[in-house]
Amino acid sequence: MGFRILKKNKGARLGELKLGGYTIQTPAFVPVATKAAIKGLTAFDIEELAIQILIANTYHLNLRPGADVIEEFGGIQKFSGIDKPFMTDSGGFQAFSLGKGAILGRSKFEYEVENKPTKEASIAKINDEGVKFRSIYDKSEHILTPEKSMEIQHKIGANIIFALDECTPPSADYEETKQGMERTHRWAKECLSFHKKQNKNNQALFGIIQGGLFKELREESAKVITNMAFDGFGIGGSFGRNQMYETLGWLQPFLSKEKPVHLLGIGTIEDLINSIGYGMDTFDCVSPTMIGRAGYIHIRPESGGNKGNKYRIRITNAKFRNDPSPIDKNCDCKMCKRYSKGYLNHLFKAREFSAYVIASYHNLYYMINLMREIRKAIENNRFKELKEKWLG
RNA sequence: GGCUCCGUAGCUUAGCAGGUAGAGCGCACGGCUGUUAACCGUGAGGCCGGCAGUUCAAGUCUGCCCGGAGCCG
Repeated sequence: MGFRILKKNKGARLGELKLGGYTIQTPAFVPVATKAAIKGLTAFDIEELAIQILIANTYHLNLRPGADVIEEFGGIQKFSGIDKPFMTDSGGFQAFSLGKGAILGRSKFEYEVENKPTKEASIAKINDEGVKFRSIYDKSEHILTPEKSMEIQHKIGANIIFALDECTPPSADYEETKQGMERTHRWAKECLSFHKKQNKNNQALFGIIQGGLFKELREESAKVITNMAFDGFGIGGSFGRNQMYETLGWLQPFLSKEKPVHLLGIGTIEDLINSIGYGMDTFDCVSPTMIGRAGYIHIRPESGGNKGNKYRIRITNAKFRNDPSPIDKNCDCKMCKRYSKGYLNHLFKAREFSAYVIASYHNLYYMINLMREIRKAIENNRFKELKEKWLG
């Protein structure tokens, strides 16, 4: 792996990440392919969209089809037919989303959640050894330790793999957050030493900074993790409402090295643009495909997209039923050139599979295209202007 | 013509030892930040076919009428 920062502008950095035979231009958006597939899209779509890199998941792929199966195919690229670099997440986040997150019914941003979660919703428990999971398919028990996570990720064969971490909930107090962070640090060390011994495929290993909502802990975690011999860093954990940028600000002094920084699980259009201003290089997020399947369509600023409407329309709304105009008249993706709002509204109402395909394709095109614009802006010293155009 | 069922939200329907109605779907709107998600949530829709009667009280009992289904002639 090699990483070069080509240019900096207003905190944003333009970079080049070399992974095996692939070169990735950063900042880059990393679409989520949890189960080695972007929901709704094929490898052909992924190539057409010029997606540079994807992220898959250790917990999910280990349950199905199993890491051994993927290894037998010769790694995730050959298995999936997707000839792109991959990352794999360690399974640490599932310890949260299937564990405390499921019990508390909250996201890592502590949004209000209306449905009442029950204790039975939890199928993951963390202790010092690792994470005790139950399968989402048959409830069978699976233990994920730092070594096991490395071993699985080695078999899956992604270009970038992540150390096992603990994501504490935003409601966690200082003590709970500290314990999670310290566990993350111990596990980081274990992952690193195991990885050094076993890494046969030249996979890069990223360590994850935790520390939740507390400045002291975030700084400590950044110091500890960045001093370990990782190839790059992930920023994970809870941020609380409207606290993410402040947190990224705390971390900046520790992230000035020539190593790539990945912001885990972020984000919205607004979050992406702002985070790039804090020096983040790559991001993964389920948002474009997840909201797409629910009928949310991203629209460009020229079409009325703004912070207030989260740069999106809900195509299932009744007002679009008779609307013959393009999905987004200012988007030049093939879906927008072809289909009207009214037709897409109909596809969603009729629950046609193509609705999910069109929405996912368009929303990802939108993200990839935004990243291209951002890279160009940084290159031309116009990142500030871009921010003004998009964020107002 | 006789007999037997049935008629509750837009649709399919639950309720019936009588105490003024629920559900699923649909519809409207909202939510989702390292995907247990083609998901989840909220809301608007019903004078329970009509008219009488019994009763303190009727979607629930009785009679007649209207509409529908089936069987027998």
